[in-house]
Amino acid sequence: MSLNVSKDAPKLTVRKPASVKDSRSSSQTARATLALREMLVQGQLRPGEKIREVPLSARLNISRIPLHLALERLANEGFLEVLPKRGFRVQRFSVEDIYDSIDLRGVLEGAAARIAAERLKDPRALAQIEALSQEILTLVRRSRMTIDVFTRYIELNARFHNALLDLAGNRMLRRAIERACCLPFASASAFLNRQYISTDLRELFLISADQHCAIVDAIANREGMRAEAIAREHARVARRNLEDALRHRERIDDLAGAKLVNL
Amino acid sequence: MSLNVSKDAPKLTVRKPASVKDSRSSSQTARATLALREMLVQGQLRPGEKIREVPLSARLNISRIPLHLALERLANEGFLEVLPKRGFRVQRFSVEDIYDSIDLRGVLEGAAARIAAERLKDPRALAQIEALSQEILTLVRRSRMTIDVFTRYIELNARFHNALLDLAGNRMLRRAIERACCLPFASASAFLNRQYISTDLRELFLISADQHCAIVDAIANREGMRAEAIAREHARVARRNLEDALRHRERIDDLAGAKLVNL
DNA sequence: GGCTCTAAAAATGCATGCAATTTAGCTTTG
DNA sequence: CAAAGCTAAATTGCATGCATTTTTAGAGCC
Repeated sequence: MSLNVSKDAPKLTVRKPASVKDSRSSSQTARATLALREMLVQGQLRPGEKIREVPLSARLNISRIPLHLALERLANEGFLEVLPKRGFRVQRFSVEDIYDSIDLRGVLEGAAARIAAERLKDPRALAQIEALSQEILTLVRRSRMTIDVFTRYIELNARFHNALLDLAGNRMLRRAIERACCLPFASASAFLNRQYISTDLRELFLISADQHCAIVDAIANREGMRAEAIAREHARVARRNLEDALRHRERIDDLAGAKLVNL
Repeated sequence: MSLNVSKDAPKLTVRKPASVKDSRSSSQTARATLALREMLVQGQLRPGEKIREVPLSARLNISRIPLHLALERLANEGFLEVLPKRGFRVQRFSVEDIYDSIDLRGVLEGAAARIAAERLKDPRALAQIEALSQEILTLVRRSRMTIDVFTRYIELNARFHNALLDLAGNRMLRRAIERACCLPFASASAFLNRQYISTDLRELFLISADQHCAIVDAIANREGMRAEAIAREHARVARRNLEDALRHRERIDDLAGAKLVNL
């Protein structure tokens, strides 16, 4: 990541600052949002820290308007706290908050699974999610656990959860899950550390894949309560990952969002 | 709060437009947000309509920056859709979306009740919510249902739900519920029409109040599953209200958020 | 008539600079 | 020495205006 070295640039009405044209496409706001999210996750903006817009806009080489819009978005995602007439502050999170996030995701995905089961009309609608769960199962059954397998798992897992939401066909629920998963430690693949791929991890993936299949089976049989219960339990895999991560404090900084948490 | 009467004020360029000084307090952005929310609920901005910032800012007598910030907020609340480089559009909702919102609130409040039951340490923590549920019960048992009783019920009901969230002690869940209830038809008192206070309504309030008591009882006995089940059912009271409202199409426009929905 | 292309019009993105508010550093006062 | 003022610096709020992008309208073409 290259810091954009400011070439001072004393412009009167010159429109495009030099540093802008090199970052291709999108908008200043979008770029600022990405950059800030990165800074937050990497701990360059620390919990409880007050955001000062002028220095920050200078650092990011953008003006205060798109910066402010980006901050507003990050506040909505939960990264920042809004102080009514005083700007923004980096949100503080506790380990409890992480457990609560995992719980919340479990509740919501449980609801998605139940609703999917209740609303299933045509079993053919299950084709996609069935294919996904089978693909995941095949993947994790391979004896060797490599970084590619790991990456592929994350990808397929995300698609599985998305397919589940499609089946539930509930916009409001989708919105709620998206919001809940904004924070990096709330997402399904949080606390999976690609730096430490172990046989334990393979075990966890197998269990997870089996739960996927069970959820699909429950939906296929219209067993709403069962689908809900399994999906809730499935979210708790993240809890195990977290506990595992907390036992290895020396590795913890590699994990998603660890810098956001006061340990 | 006194208007800023300039005691020396060496203003070169006249800053404040005449129309601004009369709306007292807060910020332009906050005022714009309130005004727009009102316009949306009243149907002055219709579902699917594209927001044009320049005319709208002229209409609200504010500049485009605070207007844009307000629009961003309303998009986050779910009222507007963001079109990446094309501004905002008023969100369309279907009756299905309303049912789904009610369901979602049920799921989340169910989770809150369960967690409250699971986490209860000291029964004395129940004092507040017990007092509230009793007060509600006393209120709705009165034979006459007046507009004041109605208003008071709404108020106490909101406090009951807030107390429940306090008991759950889960920031993430609170956040999720607040988000889910941003939309007017998702809140607990949606589809209660103060213009048509009937004996049916009193019945509904009695049932509702009984459910409150049952939730508190379940929490007191650490019956997490029971608390969850009742709280979910409790949310479905709103569903009945909605069905009732849909049977009286002529009254529907008086209801919260009806103008947001394509019927 | 429908389609593509082009130019004008409209709309959003955002850089800049000023005003009002908040904060911080002193000074004064009890 | 702490609390209360007071002033200056820092900081956010936002009004303005220009550049870029998107939309629209019309002309030409198939």
